[in-house]
Amino acid sequence: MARKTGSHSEITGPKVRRAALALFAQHGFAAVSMRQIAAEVGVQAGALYLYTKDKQSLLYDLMQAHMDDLLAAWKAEPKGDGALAQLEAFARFHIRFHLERPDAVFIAYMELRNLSDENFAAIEALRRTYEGELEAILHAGHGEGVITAPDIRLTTMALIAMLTGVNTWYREGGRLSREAVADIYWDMVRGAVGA
Amino acid sequence: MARKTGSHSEITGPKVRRAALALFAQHGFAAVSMRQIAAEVGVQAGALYLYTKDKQSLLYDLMQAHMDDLLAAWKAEPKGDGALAQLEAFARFHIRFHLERPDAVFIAYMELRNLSDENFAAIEALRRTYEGELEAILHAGHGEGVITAPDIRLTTMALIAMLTGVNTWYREGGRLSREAVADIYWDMVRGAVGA
DNA sequence: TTGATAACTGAACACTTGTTCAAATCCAAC
DNA sequence: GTTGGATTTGAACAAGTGTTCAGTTATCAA
Repeated sequence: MARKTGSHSEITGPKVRRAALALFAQHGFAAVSMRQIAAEVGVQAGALYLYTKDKQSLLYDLMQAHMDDLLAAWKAEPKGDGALAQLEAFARFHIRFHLERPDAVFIAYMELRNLSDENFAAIEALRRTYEGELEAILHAGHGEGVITAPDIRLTTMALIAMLTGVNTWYREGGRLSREAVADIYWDMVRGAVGA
Repeated sequence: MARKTGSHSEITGPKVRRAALALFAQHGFAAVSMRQIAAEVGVQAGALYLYTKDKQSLLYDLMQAHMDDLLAAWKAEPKGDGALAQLEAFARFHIRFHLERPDAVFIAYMELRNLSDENFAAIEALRRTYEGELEAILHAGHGEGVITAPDIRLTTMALIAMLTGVNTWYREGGRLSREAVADIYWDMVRGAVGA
């Protein structure tokens, strides 16, 4: 036999994805060339095509991996009993998870329009699944009578926008720790749903 | 004398800005070429340079005009007495204004990274001015004792993210009218600030 | 050391990019 | 009609685009 399959590709492959993630987040998908990514990796542009079918797939794979991570992490999150405890778990989880990977979050929200139609539909489905998790909690809270929000779908969208918004202003080493931010936001979430 | 200055440019100029706004919003600044804009206007690419110094200025002018509009419209908005009334006025104004011009809003939030450093600083200053308006209301509400939010700066960011988020899901002719949406969001805003 | 194959280069392809500018066209005023 | 400036064309420029691929190099099993 020849050398073990992918003895180098196991290094270069992740490097390509990391470089693409950082560059797409900084300059935008359309503004980044394959040659820029290759330069960041330390390789010629042609070599990238050993690791991705084309530029579009590179973007899609990053977004899909991010959404898969998100859904898996939420599934593994301890949630507590009762809708209110679960809402708190969701709020804290959302902030923590998103603050930990700002580049991926940025791309997932900003580059949707650069996806092909099929790829867009796939990512959109994952996003809806995630929104559905929050919606289900709010629905349960309504049933338990601990939430008075009049429109669950709107509340879902409002809360996600509010929580994701943390990423636009939070800077590491700033005035507040992530926990302090999560505390304050949880307070606002609770107030917003009338609990 | 020759013909009146700008007898045609007064038509083509706005056409260029309208076409650029729509195309930038749909595909993103970096993904739209000057030739695409020109085609939309019904003119050759070279003619665009009678109406803009370069592509960057075209983007900047659109964003600046949008922010100027926003600040002027809020200044002209009837606000009522007391912090709570003003907060309600702000929430309703923000939703209404943003829903009326989704393309400009989209560009103003998504294309910041495509601005040159100076242009970015200028737009960022306008944005901060607008945020300052809400922050001042919350500060006043704190003084009046009608608001219990523990951190005014965070509350400002949270509310703006939540309100602007309406643009991501609202579709004309959907389940709810703009007024109904504004009613529900005002409820959530009030709850979030603890009023 | 050899031989096989994974990994990569570097050049080429056809096409698009933002921008400039001499020349053509347009049209209100005389 | 003619005039003269406003307006637009159309071609050109140099540089950059995503992608392909024959050929070169690196790496490891035998």
